[in-house]
Amino acid sequence: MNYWLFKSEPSDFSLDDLKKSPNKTTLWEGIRNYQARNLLRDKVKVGDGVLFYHSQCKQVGVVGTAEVVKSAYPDPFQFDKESKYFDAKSDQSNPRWVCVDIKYESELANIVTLKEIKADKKLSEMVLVKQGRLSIQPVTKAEWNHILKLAKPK
DNA sequence: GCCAACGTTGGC
DNA sequence: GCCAACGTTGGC
Repeated sequence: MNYWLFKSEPSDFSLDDLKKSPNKTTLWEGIRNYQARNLLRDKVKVGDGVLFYHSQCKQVGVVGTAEVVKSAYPDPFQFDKESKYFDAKSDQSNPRWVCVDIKYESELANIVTLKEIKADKKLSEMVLVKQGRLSIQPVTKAEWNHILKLAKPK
């Protein structure tokens, strides 16, 4: 079992939106970055843990957790001309982009902000700190545990 | 295969 | 809205 951090802009799709989704589950679509795609396709498996991260908002940080409930399958939006995720270069028989399904698990008692993460020595090796822009990131078990500890009520 | 130009992400 | 960091594109 592996751990991940998934980024989302709350104005686009927040943890709350996930909670309100049918069966508290959604497809994680619209990944259009090869590094993130490769992780989704090859490494993200059913049962893996996901840190749900809010970017580009007032309170940037980890806000909750989710669980992977379906591993990689072709992202349907790449073939949808109406979608902003449409990709004319993707071939039906050999789709370029994949998505997974994730299910809401928990909301953290305290948001673990990017500021806190950057200030914490135990989290200094996180991809989030070293390579800010990647939207799907691996997280170690130690990092996962530490973040959940920071999120507990004080 | 190099690299300049351009586009996107995301914190602030 | 700015801008740094990084990714992608396309001419050569």
